[in-house]
Amino acid sequence: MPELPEVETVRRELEMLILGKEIKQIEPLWHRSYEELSAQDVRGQKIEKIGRRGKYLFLHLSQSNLIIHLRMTGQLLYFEDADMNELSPYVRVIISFKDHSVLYFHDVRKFGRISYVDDIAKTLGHVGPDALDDVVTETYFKDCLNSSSANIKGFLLAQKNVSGIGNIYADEALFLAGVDPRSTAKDIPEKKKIALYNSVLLVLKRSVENMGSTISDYRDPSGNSGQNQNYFNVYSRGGLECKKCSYKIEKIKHAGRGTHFCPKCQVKY
DNA sequence: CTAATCACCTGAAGGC
DNA sequence: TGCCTTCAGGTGATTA
Repeated sequence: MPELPEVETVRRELEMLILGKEIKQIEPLWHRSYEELSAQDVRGQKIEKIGRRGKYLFLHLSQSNLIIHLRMTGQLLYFEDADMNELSPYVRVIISFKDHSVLYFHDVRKFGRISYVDDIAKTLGHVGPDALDDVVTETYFKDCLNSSSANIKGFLLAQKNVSGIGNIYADEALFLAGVDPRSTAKDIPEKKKIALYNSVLLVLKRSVENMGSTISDYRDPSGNSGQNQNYFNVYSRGGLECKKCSYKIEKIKHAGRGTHFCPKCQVKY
């Protein structure tokens, strides 16, 4: 479900809701949703900082860390007062705090995961820099494209060069840049590589401003939906008219995912 | 190295 | 109403 803008929205919300709180306990209700890789006792540790890289969320604790990935349907839902009677059957992990407030890890499809670790870098070594991080410059982005013979959609979905882009924003960025998703990364003309770099940043930043996109499951920790779905140009618009040229938006299966694009506005290289 | 397929899970939606 | 298939904001392992 969530890509960079949704995870960033969750991060900001959590900063307001749980920063500084002391953890009372963590209860996994589904064994695969919680992975304990640190020997430190989590009880009594405080949430000192909340970070993010790509679609990974970090709760930096006094001595260790929680790495959270929401995958497709994961939600972190905050409640001021824990009330077990209203516990949804999809709550997989309960993080409760000393002040009786609680954070539920709610995840219908059970793909998401919370990992309790000592060292974040050790677990996330394979994940590239965040798309909105300063290290992802135009030059960095172009260099990555130039050394890749993969198709551009697959390139954007892979998290190793730049992280945080998922299926929605890959399609939206390619549309804005006028690049066909089936193009070979290194073969995209120089000017179009720059256009794509700018488009990626634009769609991500705009969505952060709109508190993310809600298709069906996404909610922030207070239960609010995002608003960015109202600004899609191609995603989920297969068969409808292109907003730029009125040609019919195509939906195909590519790079293993539903892929939306305008055959007229987007050029294949 | 790239690409395709499956695996992990559940629920919603569409076809018949 | 019910059954069956397909699809869904993701990623990792495995196999060509």
